[in-house]
Amino acid sequence: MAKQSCCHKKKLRRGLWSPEEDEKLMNHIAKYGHGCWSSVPKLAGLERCGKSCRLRWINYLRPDLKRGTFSQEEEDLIIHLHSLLGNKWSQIAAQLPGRTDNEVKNFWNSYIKKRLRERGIDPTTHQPLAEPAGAAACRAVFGDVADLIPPAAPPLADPMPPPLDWPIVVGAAAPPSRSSCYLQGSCGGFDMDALHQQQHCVPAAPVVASASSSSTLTSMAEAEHHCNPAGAGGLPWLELGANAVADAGSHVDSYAGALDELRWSEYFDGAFQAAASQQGALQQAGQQCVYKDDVAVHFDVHGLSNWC
DNA sequence: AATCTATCCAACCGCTTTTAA
DNA sequence: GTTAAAAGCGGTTGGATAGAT
Repeated sequence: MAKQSCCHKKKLRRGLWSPEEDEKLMNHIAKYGHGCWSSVPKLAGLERCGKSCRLRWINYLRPDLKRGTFSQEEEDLIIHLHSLLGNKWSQIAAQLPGRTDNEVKNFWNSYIKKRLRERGIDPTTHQPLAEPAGAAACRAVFGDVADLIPPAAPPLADPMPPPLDWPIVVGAAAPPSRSSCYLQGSCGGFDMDALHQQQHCVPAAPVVASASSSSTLTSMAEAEHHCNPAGAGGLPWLELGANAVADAGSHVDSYAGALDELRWSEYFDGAFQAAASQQGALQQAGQQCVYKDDVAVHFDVHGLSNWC
């Protein structure tokens, strides 16, 4: 017999959220923050499991969500990032302010996949579905960027580069030391040198991650931190994810700690705006950057317009 | 008008990772 | 070092809706 979910065990409500439930959750988080998600339903007076509350908040109620249709630029960015990262939806969504991993995943599965297939591109491998017609289709679709696909592409039996389970970092400059085979040329069947050239790889200002998927307070710390150039001076880049703050430095640790003391209402009033304005400025500059291991992959968002 | 089909997307499920005790 | 709980993540499901027949 299949294992039952926590909601089943506790006979909690499931399915779509009512407006009343949304309001309860919103009010609770606005007043107290979410703290421990497992205690949220009880404190907020909801007959839901904590997991369900967390998901509802992240995917629907969060005030910094953009919603609405994806722009062409966002679509191009998703395709590009997917070619680099695979189905790492949370990492892809982190580069798209106001978008959630669920939203990006749904958009990919319902729209982009189909569109790529129509144009002769395998959405999994980002390679032409067949040669030579596929290559022609690819060129027609991608324009000059199609040159990135090596002429002697590996057979479809093993068409993908090595698994991409590397941590994504946003920031300005690649830290030294370790490097990735995949990002250093053609060993993975993908010419990253060409990609770097295509993407006008230049040092970029630090990029503030969206609040999606990662700890909102961590994002707050990052947002606030980036808004303070003096404080950011010693930190040319910051890592996303659970260990981000610790890795970035002790002063960020203390900053995040202090932010824990903030009331949620202050967060609403200030941090989202700060993050949004910072992200907006960087987007205006058109610069984005992801990391595999310690290697930066910079790319010009505007330059992706020919990607698909 | 009724029914069928396709599409979209919110929510769930279950696994993995992280954190705390 | 071990264990349990919490959080995070990606895959999948199912209900709502629109369009076609």
